[in-house]
Amino acid sequence: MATIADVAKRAGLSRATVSRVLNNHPNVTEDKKRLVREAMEALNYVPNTTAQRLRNQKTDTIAILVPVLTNPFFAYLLEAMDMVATQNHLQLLICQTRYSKQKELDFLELLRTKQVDGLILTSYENEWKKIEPYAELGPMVLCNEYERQTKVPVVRMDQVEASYIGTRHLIEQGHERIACTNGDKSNLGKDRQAGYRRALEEYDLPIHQEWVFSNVYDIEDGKRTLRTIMNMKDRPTAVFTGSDQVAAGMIMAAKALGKKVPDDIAIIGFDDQPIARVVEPALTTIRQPIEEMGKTAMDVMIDAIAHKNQDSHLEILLPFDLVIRDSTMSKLKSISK
Amino acid sequence: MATIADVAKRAGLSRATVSRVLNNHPNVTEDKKRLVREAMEALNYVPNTTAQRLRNQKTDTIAILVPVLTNPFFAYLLEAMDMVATQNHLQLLICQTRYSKQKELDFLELLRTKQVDGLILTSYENEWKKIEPYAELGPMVLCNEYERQTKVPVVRMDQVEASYIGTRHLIEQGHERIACTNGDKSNLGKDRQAGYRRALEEYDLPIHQEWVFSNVYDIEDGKRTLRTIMNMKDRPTAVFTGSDQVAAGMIMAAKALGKKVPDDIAIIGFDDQPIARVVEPALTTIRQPIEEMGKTAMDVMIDAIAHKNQDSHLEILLPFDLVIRDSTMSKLKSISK
DNA sequence: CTGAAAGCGCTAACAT
DNA sequence: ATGTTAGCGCTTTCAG
Repeated sequence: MATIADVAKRAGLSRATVSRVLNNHPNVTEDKKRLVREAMEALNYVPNTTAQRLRNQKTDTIAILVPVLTNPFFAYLLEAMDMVATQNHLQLLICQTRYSKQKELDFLELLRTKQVDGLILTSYENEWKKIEPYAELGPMVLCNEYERQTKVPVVRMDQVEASYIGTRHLIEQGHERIACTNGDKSNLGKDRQAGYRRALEEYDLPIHQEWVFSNVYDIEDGKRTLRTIMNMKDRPTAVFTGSDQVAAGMIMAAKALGKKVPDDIAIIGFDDQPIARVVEPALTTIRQPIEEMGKTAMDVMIDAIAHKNQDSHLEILLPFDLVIRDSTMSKLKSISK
Repeated sequence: MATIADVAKRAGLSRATVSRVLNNHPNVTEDKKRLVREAMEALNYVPNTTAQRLRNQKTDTIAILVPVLTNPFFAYLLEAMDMVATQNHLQLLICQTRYSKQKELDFLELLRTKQVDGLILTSYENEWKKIEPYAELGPMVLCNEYERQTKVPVVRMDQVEASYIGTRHLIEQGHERIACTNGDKSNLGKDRQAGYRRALEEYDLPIHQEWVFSNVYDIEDGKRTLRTIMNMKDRPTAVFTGSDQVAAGMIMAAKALGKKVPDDIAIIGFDDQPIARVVEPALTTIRQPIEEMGKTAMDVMIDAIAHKNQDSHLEILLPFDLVIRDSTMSKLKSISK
């Protein structure tokens, strides 16, 4: 491969001058510029990115940590971030932690080894106090998942409020016995439960501890949990799930048991993923502002890289929507409206 | 940040020695090793990856070009590649072309600018003759999408055979009037049509040109196409689609029209994506060996990087499965079996 | 406006 | 076994 020295020699100029035209420095005569351009053309020259990075002490690359790519929520979030990144000539290094604490820590090291200029966390496995120190090594932004007591900027949706609204919707449909499924014990999970509880308390409805299911993540978990619910003697008539996947699994399992949704059991999802429109009945769900969240997080990151001095705790809360479809509204009721 | 020089100074040794322990060279006494380790610890030292890359002339990074992350097919393919890459201490640079010729060419430049050690294409937009020259700049592997006349190694599924088997399955269910939907005009698309035609020809069934639909990609396209089909006076009784998304859209549209699948119209998908099990009736489909394809492609790449001299055209054909579910088998028929 | 030279952080001959 | 030194390819003072 041709290097800058080759170009310089062929153009009969110094490497410095070649570098100047490469970086559009003002002080180069048109004549020399042309000479350099011709030489570059002739040699098929392209600057070596690694060398530029070493010299410039920056990589124009942002690491994004996600648990898995195959979860559509994260795929769409990445897509949004990618739009903004591309526009700003930034590369994304997409890092899958696969829910592993160790892999997460390994990826955080990217900041220390100077492989990336910044890092966005969309979810995390380790305790926050293990993660926070890495923020000293370079700009870090939290997107989606969050932490309250921190100086790291946060872009997220109000999960408590969203879950409150979702649960209230079930109550407004006349349900008084409402179950709840949850993924992990992250702040997101806790918030969703908090919103669920707030709604029940507000309407003086009982919270049955055995109606709160944890570690419920995917379609299979949803199927299993629905069967458990259906086997209870004292059983709920509605479920607030923390995930469209889980809700979809529940609908499938309910059908297999010959139960009607929403008449035998109403189900509400979370995220508004494509699957929500595909299942039958279509899912009522909380639409997360994924695109806006991803774009905003990247904007904040770009800002952080520019004025590296940002210090005070920035928190951006994005609005959500309750999308009402058929899994909570019986056909009869909708018609009677 | 501490550099290797800082460590050397603190340990009272030379940078060379520090570098040696860093790279586990044999010729270092335990004593000095310990000294170096202590110094590294004390200074919180981590080698600068960019500097190593410049010096070693390799990046341990592979670029993977995909159209979009939000298509589950590519998300799962990436997941599989990531497994193998991680095990081999390779990073993946995931590049979304968004179906843009220009972005694709920009990403191919990664090979020239030495930002990656190799590049895997899972799909491509430009004419092959525009892409092939980049293979001179570094190892390149084709995975999924392919090209016949090339020295670039290929890992793929036999699309002609898969489509033939899928279409034959419809014929075996008694269908004689079979439509076909297709995405683009890539080799994949052409192959799928070829398989469809082969099956019809073999059974002496007519191919109606108006039953072959092109540019049909997603759920919405599927819905639209199904409505078109249902409006035909002379209409097919089965559809071979090139995509589970399209097939799912068709099922949804059929239901909305009050039509029964498979009795009014049988539908077969392609890929066996999660959506295939979620729609009702569940989709009969062609299961692509995504995981194996991704892993194998990465293996081939790792091989290509190791023995850089590989020359002859390698083509690996992976087996597929016909997964029979309910969208092609009427309940009556299955029972009568 | 242009060039010489130092150096980003690391590794690998080569020498001792 | 360890150190010295010369780069990898690029950018940027500093001189001229």
